[in-house]
Amino acid sequence: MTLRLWNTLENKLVDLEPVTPGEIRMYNCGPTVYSDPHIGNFRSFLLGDLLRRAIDQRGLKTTQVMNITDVGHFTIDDVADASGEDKLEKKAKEEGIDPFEIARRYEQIFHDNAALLHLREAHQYPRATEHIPEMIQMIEDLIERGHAYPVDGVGVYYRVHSFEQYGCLSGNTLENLESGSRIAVDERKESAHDFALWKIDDKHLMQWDSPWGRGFPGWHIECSAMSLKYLGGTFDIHTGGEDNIFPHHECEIAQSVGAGVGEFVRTWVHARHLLVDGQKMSKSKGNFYTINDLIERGFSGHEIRYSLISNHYRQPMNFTIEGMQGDAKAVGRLRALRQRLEEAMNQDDEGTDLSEGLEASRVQFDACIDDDLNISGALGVVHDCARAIGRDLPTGAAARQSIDFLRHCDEILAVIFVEDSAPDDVLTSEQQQWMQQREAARAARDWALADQLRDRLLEQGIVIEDAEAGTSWSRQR
RNA sequence: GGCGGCAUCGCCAAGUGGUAAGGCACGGGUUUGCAAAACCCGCAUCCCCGGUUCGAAUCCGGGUGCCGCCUCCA
Repeated sequence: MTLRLWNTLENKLVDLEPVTPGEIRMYNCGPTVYSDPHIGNFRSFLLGDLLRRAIDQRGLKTTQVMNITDVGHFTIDDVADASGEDKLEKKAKEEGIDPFEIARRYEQIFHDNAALLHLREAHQYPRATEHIPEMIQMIEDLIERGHAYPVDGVGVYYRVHSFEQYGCLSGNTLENLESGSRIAVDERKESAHDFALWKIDDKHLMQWDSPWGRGFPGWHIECSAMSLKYLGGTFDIHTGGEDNIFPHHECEIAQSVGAGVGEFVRTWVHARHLLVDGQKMSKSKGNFYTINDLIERGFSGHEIRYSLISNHYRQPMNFTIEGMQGDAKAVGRLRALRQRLEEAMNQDDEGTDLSEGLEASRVQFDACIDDDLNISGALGVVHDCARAIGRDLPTGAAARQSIDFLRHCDEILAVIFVEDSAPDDVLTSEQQQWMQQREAARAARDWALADQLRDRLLEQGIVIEDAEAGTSWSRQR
């Protein structure tokens, strides 16, 4: 009856036991807002959403925080060999506008996409650029405690050798790192593995004053500073993509614990990467689908959501359009059942009582969710149950009971009862004419003409369906 | 070299000692003017070898193969 999650820190399944009874505080590593978020980003954000929904459903108070990374970031080696360019700035130069403007624009796209995929809104979306003082404060604390040191004209580095637990999350202990090191050492750093907390660079477009000179914060410090501010020193869950385990989250631990916040995060949960057509997808390779790409292909928000959550978050997922089509069909059947039930609900009650079977399914469903968010298993329960319901469609009260069951499942899944705010899609006037002509032909029982018009529409990617309620169309995909 | 993960039907995938969920595709059927949609029926012994056990996809040992991370990356 308790939610169990795979904790990267302990490398095992752990029961979720709130730091503060009855309350869960969760931090989700959010978007870097310098380009369109892609489906891989959203797989990770959806992990946060599934957790949020599961915790909400279990009656715990949730506080969910997702950061907006609106500072671009050099790597320290990029700085060292001068080959790097901040991505946000590169984009700003390319598009000839202010980097803050770009960041706001992509932040809006992120929020729009999140709404499209029916993510519940987090309680806070703190922006890195609006928390520079908090970061500076934490860096000062780290220097004071001997965990960091400034280098004149360069910035501030974290002294990894001062932090014994370094490597506790990723297994990349200093010993392990040094044995396989391939990093060129910057002689201004005490150790090759020291990472930047503050960087000084007068060419950088986004800059702030600091005790060490005008510059910008290192990549990892924002999450330490903002999680402390909004969730407190010790909190329950921190999520992100698997690539964040090292260095990002490892460094966060070093920073937060080093700054004296205490235990920091109890449970670290990481989503595995998503492949597209069997290949690793990355921003630099450009082989990625954004949410908008899939919308343009005719898929709707709930279908994309279904597809992205239907694979376990700790399994690598191979995204393909064929798979997406299959998933769209599967979720479509659930929605069709919902519609049939909503109609049957108002019909006369036949006196059947499905409560026992539905309750058993509900218990199974909940057990799957509790078991490290086993959505695939949970979907199995739903489909199984849906087939049983659809076989002999109940009416009246029994239909309502069935709907209640589906609603319960959909509190987590959010694919059956959600309504997509799809952009208006209209047929051309010619296509509309064909539709009308076909209706007339059908009324006149001129099947040959009707079929001919249907084929013509299909050639243009319009699929026609005749139902009792009337004829509808959709785009082929 | 270091750290970690995975291998179940054509494809996706659940399953953690008791005799293989579910989805897609496919085949057959009900329905339909014909289609579509919906519904019904059918469809696998779990990478290899050895071991533990009354019993293993599930545990142990050894192979083989695949993948991720090791300072851009969800």
